[in-house]
Amino acid sequence: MPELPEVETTRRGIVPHVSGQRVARVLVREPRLRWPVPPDLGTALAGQVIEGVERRAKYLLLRCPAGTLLIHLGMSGSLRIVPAATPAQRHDHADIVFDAGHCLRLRDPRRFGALLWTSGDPLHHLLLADLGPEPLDDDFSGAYLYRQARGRSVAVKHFIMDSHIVVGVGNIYANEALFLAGIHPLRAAGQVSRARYERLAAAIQHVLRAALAQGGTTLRDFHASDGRAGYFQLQLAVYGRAEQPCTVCKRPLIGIRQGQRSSYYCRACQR
DNA sequence: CAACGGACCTGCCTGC
DNA sequence: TGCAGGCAGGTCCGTT
Repeated sequence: MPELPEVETTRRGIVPHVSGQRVARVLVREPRLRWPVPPDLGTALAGQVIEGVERRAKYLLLRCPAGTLLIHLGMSGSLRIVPAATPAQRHDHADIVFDAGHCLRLRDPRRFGALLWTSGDPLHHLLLADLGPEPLDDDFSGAYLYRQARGRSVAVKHFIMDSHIVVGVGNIYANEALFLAGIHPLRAAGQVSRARYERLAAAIQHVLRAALAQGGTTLRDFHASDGRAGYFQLQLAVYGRAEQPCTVCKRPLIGIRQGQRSSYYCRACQR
């Protein structure tokens, strides 16, 4: 599921319903997520007022006076706002219930997501401390990528999906950005020129901004936070289009397995 | 250190 | 219709 644009879309969707709200209680139906939901999460959160919702990489940070609720949606997670009395459906693992009578409900069929509590500065949390820059922030650039890639033999696609290098570039947008930049996904990261990294950084920003502008791309299970299906299919040039003609040169696109993930590219346009 | 494979899960689609 | 197999947008962790 969610790549960065979807997570940011979710953040924007829940903010008006969550910010300034006081937590009445927490209802955990299934604590076995990526990491166990802390047993004392309800104790920590009860009575807290959500002061704001931030995003770092694909983590959502719900700031409270006593600490921060960290939410990750994994591959299949989604959040929605519903009246607290709404019957839970399959895979609705947790509710953050507010005094006002509504709740923030987490659904996550594959349970790769996370619901964690941290006191202190959340940006120093183990999961967040070592993350690379946000791709849409000023400290991300082609020069930065070029510097980080010196001496690296890892494939460039793998490189840009490494959250220590840059966050928020998932499989779909990695494929799309490499196509836009004309770079072959299997090329060694250290064998890409500075000029091509400039193009790649711009391409990453372009695809993420375009997806964000459309409210997040959707393949299967992303829903807008108000519960309406958020089927804003982004125009994908290569992802999932093996055998279909390249949008530029019309030759058939190639689909391969790279690592454990699917890669798509045009052998003529990407070198 | 870097590179790689495995792990965590369920749902959906394909093909027999 | 049933069932096995493969695949799915993430990311951490252990082993070489």
